[in-house]
Amino acid sequence: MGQKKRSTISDVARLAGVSITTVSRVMNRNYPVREETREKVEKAIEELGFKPNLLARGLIHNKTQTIGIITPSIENLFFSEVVKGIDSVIKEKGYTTFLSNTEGNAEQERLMIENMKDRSVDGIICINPRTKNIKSGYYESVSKQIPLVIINGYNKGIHCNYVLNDGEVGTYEALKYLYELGHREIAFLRGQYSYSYDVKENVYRQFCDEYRLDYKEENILVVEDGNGLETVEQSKALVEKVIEENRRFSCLFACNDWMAVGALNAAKALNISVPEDFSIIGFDNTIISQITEPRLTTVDQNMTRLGQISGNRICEMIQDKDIEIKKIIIETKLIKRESSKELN
Amino acid sequence: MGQKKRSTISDVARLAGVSITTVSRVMNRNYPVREETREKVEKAIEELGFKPNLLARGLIHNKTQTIGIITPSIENLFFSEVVKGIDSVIKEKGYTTFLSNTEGNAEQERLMIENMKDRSVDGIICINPRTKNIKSGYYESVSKQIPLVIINGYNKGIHCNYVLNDGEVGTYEALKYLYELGHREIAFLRGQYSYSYDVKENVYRQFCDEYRLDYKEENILVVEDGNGLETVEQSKALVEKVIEENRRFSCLFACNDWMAVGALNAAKALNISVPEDFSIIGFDNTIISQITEPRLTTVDQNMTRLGQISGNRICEMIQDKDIEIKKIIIETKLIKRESSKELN
DNA sequence: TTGTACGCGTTATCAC
DNA sequence: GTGATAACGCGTACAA
Repeated sequence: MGQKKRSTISDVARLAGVSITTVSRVMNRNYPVREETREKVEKAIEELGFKPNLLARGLIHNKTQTIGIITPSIENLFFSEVVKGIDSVIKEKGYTTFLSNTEGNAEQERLMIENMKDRSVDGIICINPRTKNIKSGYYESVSKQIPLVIINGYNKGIHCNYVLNDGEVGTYEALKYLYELGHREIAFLRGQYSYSYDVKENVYRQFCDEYRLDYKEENILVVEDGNGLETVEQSKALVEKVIEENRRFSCLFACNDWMAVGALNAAKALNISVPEDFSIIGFDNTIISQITEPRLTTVDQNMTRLGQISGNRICEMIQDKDIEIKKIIIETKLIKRESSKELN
Repeated sequence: MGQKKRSTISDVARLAGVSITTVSRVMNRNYPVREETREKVEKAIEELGFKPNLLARGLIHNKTQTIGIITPSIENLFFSEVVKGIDSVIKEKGYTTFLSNTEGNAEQERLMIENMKDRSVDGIICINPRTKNIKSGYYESVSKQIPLVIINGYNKGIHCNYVLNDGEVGTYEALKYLYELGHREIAFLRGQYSYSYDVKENVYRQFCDEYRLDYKEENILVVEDGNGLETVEQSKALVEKVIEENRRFSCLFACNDWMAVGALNAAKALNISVPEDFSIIGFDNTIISQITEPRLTTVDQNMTRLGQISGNRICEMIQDKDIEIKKIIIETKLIKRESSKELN
C-alpha cells in the first residue's frame, strides 16, 4: 500500500538545509533561532508533514506523557464514569491513557501494573483494587517506584496516595435513614472482594450494635461478582432465594446500584411491592438508579468528580516527585427517591 | 524517595560479565547461547530485577504492541462492552490499549487519531466515528498509513476496514414485528450524528413506503445527544413534548436502549401504560433493557462479540499489511420482551 | 546563532 | 558462541 515512511527530523534538516539541532530548536522553542531560519524550517516541516516520534522523545526524557488506568471492569458504569473523569482532566494536560481491565483478578491486576511500568507510563491510577494487593504491601512498593493513585481502596498503615469516597459516612447515613423510617431488620448485600464492601460491612455491624438491632450473621448477603455484567442476575437470585427461605427483613441496603436492581427485580418476581412492603437503598447514584421503577434511593458518589480529582492528583505527583502522601476523602450524599418508605 | 533507577541491559551485562548482545540473546531466545552463559545471565537479570525498556524496543522495530481505541463516550454501555471485547482479545496477544473519549466531537476525533499515530500505536480501532470524518475521506487516508478498523460506521465508496452490526436487517425486523402486531403509526427516535442512526432512518423510510404507512416527517424525532449521560433525560423530554402536542402514534422505535428508556419514562410521566397503550422497542440489548419495568423489547447487537471480532481483525491486519480490505457484518437478533404488544 | 557529537536502551549485522 | 558496533529518532552539552 501507499504507506510512505514517516519523515524524521533529519529529513526536515536536509530539506531546510540546516542541522537537526536547529530543527529541534524550532520545534521546542527552547533556544533562539534566527527568524529567517525558523521560517525555512517550518516550511520544511509543513511540507513533509513531519511529526516528532514520541517514543524517541520518551526514551530521552524518561517521560511518556501517558497514564495507566487499571479497572476491574470497564462495563460497570461506576468505573467508566470514573475513567471518563480522569480522561477529561489529563487529556487537557497532554496525557494519553492506557486502559486495562482485570476482571477483578488479583494476579491480573499486578500483571497489568507491571505492564504499565514496562511501558514507562508517567503514573498509574488504580480503581477499586483488590484488598489483597494493598494489604500485601504490593501497592506500597509500587508507589515507591512510580506515581500511583488508588481510588476506593485503603488500608491503615499502608502508605499510598488514596482518593476515596466517604463510604463510611454514606453507609451510616443510609442506614440511619432506614432506621428513622422505622425499619429494624435491615439486610446487607455486598460483593466478595473489595475494600469498599469491607468498609460498608463494618459500618453495618457497628450500626447494628449502636442501635441495638438484632442483626443476624445471615442477614449479610454476599454475591460472587459485585461488579460484572452478572451482578444483577446473581443478586436477584440470591435475594429471591433468601426471601423464599423465609428470612425476614423489611428493607435492604445494597453496596452498589446493580445489586440494588437485582434486589428490586427479586421483589418484583416474588410480587413484593417496593417500597410499600420492602425498602431498598443502593449506592453510587449511577444513571441506573434513575431509570428503575421505582427509582432507587441511593448514595451519590459523584464518580466523574472522583476521576477528575484523581487525574489532577496524579499530575501533581508527576510534577513534584517528593509531594507528601495524602488520603483524599470525598463526601457522599444520600439521594432519597421512591424505593424507600417508612415502615407500615 | 527510594526510587532507584531501573537497571538496563548493560547493567546486566556488566554483572554477568558478558556483552549486552549476549544478554539480548538470552532474553529473546533468538540465537544459541551456551547453557552455562545463559544461567549466569539469567541470574543477573533476576538479581537486578531487569525488565527491558519497551520504548527502546519500539523505536527499533517500529512496533509498540499497542492499539488505540477511539470512542465517543466510554460511559455508554454499548461502547464500554465493545471496549471490553477488544481488550480481552488483544490482551492475550500481548497488546495494550490506549483509550480516548471524543465526546462525539468530530475534530476531537481526528485529534485523537493523530495522537495515536504520534504514539506509534500498531493499529487503531474507532467506534462509532462521526459520519463526517468518513465521508470526507479522512479515515480512508488514515488507513493508508496504519491498520484501522471502523466499528459501526460505513460509507459506500470509502475504502476502509469495517466491522458493523447489521443495523439494516435489525431495524427492518423490529419494524416488521411492530407491523405484524397491528401497529400502523410508528414513531422513530434517533440521535443527531452517526452512521448507525442514518442507516436506521433510511430503513424506516423505506419500510413505510413498502408497507404504505403514512409516515410523516414529524414522526422522526431527533435528540441532540444520543450517546451521553443526558440521553435519557433528553429523550424523555422530547417524547413527552411530542405526545402532549397530540401527535399520534401507537408505538415507538428507538435507535438505542437509552433513548428507549427515555421514551418509557415519558410514557410513565404521562400515565400512558406500556405496552397496553404504547409499545416501545429499543436497540442494542444492553443490560439496561433487562432491568426496566417493563423489560424492553430490543435488538441484540452482541457488543462484546463485536469488540472481539474487531480485536482479532486488527491483529490480522497488523501481521499482514497487505491483507484485503473487508466489511464484516454481524447479525443482529430481535429480543421480544414486555415493552411491546399487539395493538388493541 | 548554528553545528558536531554523544547518549537514551535496545536489537541487528557482521565479524571473530 | 560471542562480542563490537551501527542503527532507531530525538535532545542537548559543548564547541565554533
